[in-house]
Amino acid sequence: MPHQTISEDPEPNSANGTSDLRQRKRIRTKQMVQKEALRLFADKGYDQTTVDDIAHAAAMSSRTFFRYFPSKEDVVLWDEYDERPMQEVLQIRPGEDPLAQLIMRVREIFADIYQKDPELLLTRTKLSFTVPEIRARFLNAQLTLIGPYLAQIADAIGAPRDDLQLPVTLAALYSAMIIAVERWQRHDGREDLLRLLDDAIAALAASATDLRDTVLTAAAAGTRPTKPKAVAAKRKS
Amino acid sequence: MPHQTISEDPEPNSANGTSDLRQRKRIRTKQMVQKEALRLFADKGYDQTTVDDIAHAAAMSSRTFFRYFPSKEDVVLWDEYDERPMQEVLQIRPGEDPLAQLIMRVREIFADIYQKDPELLLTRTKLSFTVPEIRARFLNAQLTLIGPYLAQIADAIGAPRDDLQLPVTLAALYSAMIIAVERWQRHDGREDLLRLLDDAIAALAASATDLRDTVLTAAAAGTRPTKPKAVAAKRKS
DNA sequence: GCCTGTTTGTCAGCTACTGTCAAGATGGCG
DNA sequence: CGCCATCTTGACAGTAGCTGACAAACAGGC
Repeated sequence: MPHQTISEDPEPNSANGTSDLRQRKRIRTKQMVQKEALRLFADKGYDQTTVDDIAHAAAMSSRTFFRYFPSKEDVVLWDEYDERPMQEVLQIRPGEDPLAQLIMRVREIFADIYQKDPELLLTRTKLSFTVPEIRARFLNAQLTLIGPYLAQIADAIGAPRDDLQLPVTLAALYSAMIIAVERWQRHDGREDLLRLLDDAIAALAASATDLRDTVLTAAAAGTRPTKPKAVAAKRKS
Repeated sequence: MPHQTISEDPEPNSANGTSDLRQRKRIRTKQMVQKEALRLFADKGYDQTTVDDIAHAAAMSSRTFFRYFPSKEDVVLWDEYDERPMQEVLQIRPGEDPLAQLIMRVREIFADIYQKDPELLLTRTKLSFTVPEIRARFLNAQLTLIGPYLAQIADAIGAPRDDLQLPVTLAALYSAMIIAVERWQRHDGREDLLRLLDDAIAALAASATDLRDTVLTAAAAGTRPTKPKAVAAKRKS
């Protein structure tokens, strides 16, 4: 796993020295910096805003800025949820349909962030789809989330290690949600986010038959016209 | 659409002055630079290799390097296919199942690149999944490809403009293929790439029923517990 | 009111990347 | 063969993102 959602503090820092009070203060500072940054981005555009600008607006040195956010991009991507440990966020209960749980959980998270500050979510999301570098990191972060879920769910339902079905399903689910969020953002948040989410997932479920037909068609159309042998993988040193 | 797959030459440059000979020479230079770069990456690692190193190995100034590749990342991502205009690459014929055509086309492209130089594809792919920045750009490029296809297919089958079904299906297809390629790379190319591709798509088609059940479960579990109103979208200026 | 650990600013430095401009290579054409 | 127009290249200077190191300011607990 290359890296988690967003950042990763250098020190484990959990039951560690950092007091709970200091932690919350840190979060409040982050929120304030983010707010200033987003204001500047809206004013002058992302590229035209330098980190120095942001730091200045937030009344700190740029060096300090980087102590809060590992990169300029992260100012947009960051979220309260990135603060909590991953396990807490995506706890899958055994027994019940894990996929359904996942969907519900994602809905809850979106609903929560949305409800705390709709405009904030919209601004961040627009930037996440608009600015190429951020878009790339955003998609990466989303799709990388599949990894951790995967392990949990695989354990829960006892899927084999090398199964393709589960990762493919999760990836499909995630991309459906990404499509929904993209549309929400493109319509300036005028449509209901949760409704779009549900619709996208429903659309995915509905496209099942199409896909089955298509796979058959493709197979009939002469699957495996070329048969390359696997790479020799001649690494020894 | 933020940007195309990889780069974008400043000038239209199609039936333009640049002679066909110069164009091919340019491509050969790119291939040579890429080769040198990949060699260095394998030696010292991506981060430890500076652009100056690459330029030096390729017997050019770093300024010239950037005339060939817009960024260091692009050295890994670049491909002959990025050289041809998009239309040529993904021509969808009307009538036949467009999804099936798409699948076949992607298979062909992979097969082509693979067959020309298996090791090269494997090296590039490994870096594309391993180095965070490249991974992000890679996923972004892949998922962004959906856009152009989408328009074409929508026209071909006469899908409505605001349809969710088609984009969601395409995204699912693409992510299935990404999963397949990821697995191929993780196994050092020891498995057959095209076979993995087919398997992943088959797995996607097979997950249809799961998804349908899950959607029902999720819906029953109390879809829409919160009902946020759409954002006011109060932009006027 | 001191003592310890955290937070901050300054400074110096690296790397990716860009604009500019003049010098050099190239290819077409007479 | 040689010249001109055009494309390509290198040198130079500069910007922005980001990092390490260190010392000063700033907590909070006793």
